[in-house]
Amino acid sequence: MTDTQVQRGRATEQAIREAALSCFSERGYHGASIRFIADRAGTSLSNVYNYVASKDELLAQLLRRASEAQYAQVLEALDGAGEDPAERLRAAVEAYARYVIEHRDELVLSNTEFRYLSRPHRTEVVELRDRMQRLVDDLIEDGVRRGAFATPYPADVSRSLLTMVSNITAWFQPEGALSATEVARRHAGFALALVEAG
Amino acid sequence: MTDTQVQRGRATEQAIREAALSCFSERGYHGASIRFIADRAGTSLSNVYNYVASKDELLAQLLRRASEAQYAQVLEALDGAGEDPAERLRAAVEAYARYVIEHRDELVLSNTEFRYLSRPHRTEVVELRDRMQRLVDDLIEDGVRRGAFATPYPADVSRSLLTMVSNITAWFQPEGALSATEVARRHAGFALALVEAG
Amino acid sequence: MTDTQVQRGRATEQAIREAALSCFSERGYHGASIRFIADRAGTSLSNVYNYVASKDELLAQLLRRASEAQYAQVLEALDGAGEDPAERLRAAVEAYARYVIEHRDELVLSNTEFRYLSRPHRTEVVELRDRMQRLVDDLIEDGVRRGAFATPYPADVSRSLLTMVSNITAWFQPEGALSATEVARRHAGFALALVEAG
Amino acid sequence: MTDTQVQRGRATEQAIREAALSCFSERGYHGASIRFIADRAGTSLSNVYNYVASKDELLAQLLRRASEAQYAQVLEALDGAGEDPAERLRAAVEAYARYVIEHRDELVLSNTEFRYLSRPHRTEVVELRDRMQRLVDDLIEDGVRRGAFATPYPADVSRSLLTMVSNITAWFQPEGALSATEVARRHAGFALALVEAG
DNA sequence: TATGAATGAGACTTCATTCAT
DNA sequence: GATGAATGAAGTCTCATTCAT
Repeated sequence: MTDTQVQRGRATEQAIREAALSCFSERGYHGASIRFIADRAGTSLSNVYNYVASKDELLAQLLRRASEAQYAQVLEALDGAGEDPAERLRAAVEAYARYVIEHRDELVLSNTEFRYLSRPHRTEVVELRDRMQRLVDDLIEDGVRRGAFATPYPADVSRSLLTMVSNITAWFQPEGALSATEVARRHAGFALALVEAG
Repeated sequence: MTDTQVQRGRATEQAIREAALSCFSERGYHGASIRFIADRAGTSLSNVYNYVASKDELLAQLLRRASEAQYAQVLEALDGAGEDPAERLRAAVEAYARYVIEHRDELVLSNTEFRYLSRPHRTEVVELRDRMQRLVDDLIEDGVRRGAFATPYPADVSRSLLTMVSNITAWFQPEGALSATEVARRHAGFALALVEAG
Repeated sequence: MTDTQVQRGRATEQAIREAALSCFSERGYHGASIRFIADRAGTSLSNVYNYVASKDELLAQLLRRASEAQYAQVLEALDGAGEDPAERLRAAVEAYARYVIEHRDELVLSNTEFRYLSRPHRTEVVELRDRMQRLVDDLIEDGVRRGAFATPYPADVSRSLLTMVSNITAWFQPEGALSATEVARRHAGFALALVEAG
Repeated sequence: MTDTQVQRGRATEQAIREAALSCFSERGYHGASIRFIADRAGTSLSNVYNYVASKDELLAQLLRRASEAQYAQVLEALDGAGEDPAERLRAAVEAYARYVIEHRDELVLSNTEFRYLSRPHRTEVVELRDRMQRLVDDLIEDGVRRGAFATPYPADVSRSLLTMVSNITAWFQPEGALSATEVARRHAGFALALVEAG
């Protein structure tokens, strides 16, 4: 009995999180009411508060998870990427681009709703983002140090690169002419062009 | 009726528009109440409605104007830019980057609040944006045709380029280490790298 | 010059009154804003207040005038109606019915918006109405006294009669099958039936 | 969820409906604010919206219910009224008159606030009213066919009759000289006079 | 775990009215 | 006589959140 209840609870929690993600993505943080989220999650308005402390906290959780997952994805890709700076950058960009495409709602959140976080949560999420930015910074600086990349502005390139890839969400159409793989590949190419790879 | 009156009205209208721009930019469309805007404009809540039909209409006007001004700026830059494709692209990107930096609030709106437009206004603004995108598309295709640019993906580069520059708003600090001019210059460089100039 | 102005003023006043009448009739007292009335009158919102002290006062004026005109119409009809009670009643009912039909908006106001008058104006208009009611009361009582009408309930008949005729507005269609004259005639017949004339 | 809760909800709903009925009747649809209704119902403004979709919908519900109840009342009276046309008409009129007197607020609404219904609700309520009008039409036409009533204008009489009885609300005083029963009886008499019964 | 009832704050918008010109 | 600018009050409705069960 307790077991069943626990299971059910887990399912509800999951449903709420997914509903929140898609609702926030579709209508924005302020535009999506808790009632709307509850409806989409298939539960009652008040039950949401058994799983979530507040709307603000809900957004924070989603953003935290998203940031961590993005980071993990890129890290994993780098794991099997060898030593060559160009190969490593390519691997990182492709992995990130694929993640962006496959987790559209998450990235819409990261890109646009992040600003509605209350102060304490905001600094926390900023740190997570910075970690990702530093990862790419390091990749590029490393390539420059080794003479593989010629760009005189590694930091600017790094920032522009992440921006560019994050914003694939803004135009990518799953049913469009370009496949996710192809889009990822092309952006890796753009990355190498930007760093002025050998 | 009188001149003074009309003048006062114009001033109020201007104040409201400016207040709305900054409020929407700071707190988002849904996060900025009309009362808040009125306060910042130094007028009463109800007086706002003597100048604006609705909140939605207000956002639409701001976005329309912004899109048009951006386009005009780039067009003007191209006017004195000569024939060389690389020069033309550089001129366009620098002009746009400068505009982005100098009209931060406008671009935050264009980048993030655009989605809250009601259907009819949205299509209208989309058209204006497309015009800008096509302008850059043409610039790049022209360079490719003339053999000045080598990129195999002119359309993708064009899109990524605009995204990248628009998003300067997301990180640029007026008091930071980089001047607007320098940022614009570097982005022009990125553009040329992306199109694989020379 | 002054003359022209005065004339113009008169025209504006008339336009406002007519607009108010039709607006109140269409949308009700609370449903018709002064701005709406001004628009229909072809003048500015604030100019209305050069002719009207307040919305309440405006309604009061319209109702006062309407009550007086109705009374006058019936009185005039009785003037040339001879001595016979049945003839007199017929004349009164026909005259009133015709007035009702020809001044639809006025009667909608009298029937339904009268209740929104503020206290002092209300009692005033009530007195005017009572005068009309008493006129019909007298007509019927006179007929009873002279043995022309047999109804045992002259007061109730009188009240029901006026109600019935006033409410022609609720269903009469100018383009309908029945002409105003015919409707008036039939209602006169109903009146004679109700008083159980000879 | 619990029984007590549900019961409480039902009570609140009932209180809101009753409050709305009396408020609309007293001050008119536009004159009665939802806050006023909530106060009278002894609940909060916002809680009203847990039971009512909108003010318009609230009015529609009240009018729908009222129309149905009126019809049912008359139908029931006819049920035990025998075959004689005059008896049937008398029964119908008395039943309706009593209903009108006993449900003053409902009839004020039906008579005067009906016009503020939004289009879709209006047609619905119009249909319900028409049903009642046809019932009386049939009663009178039947009497005419059987030679019990002599009126040459059955349709007009029918309409005038309903108008007359509905408008008892406009003057009847519960504490006045006439009892409800007496008023009903007299109106039945007027009905027979109008149809020129035997 | 889950829900229906409830609420105070606040959103957008409209209104009657006044005032300076 | 006429008008545009301005405002405070109020209206309908939504929201995040709490509580009792």
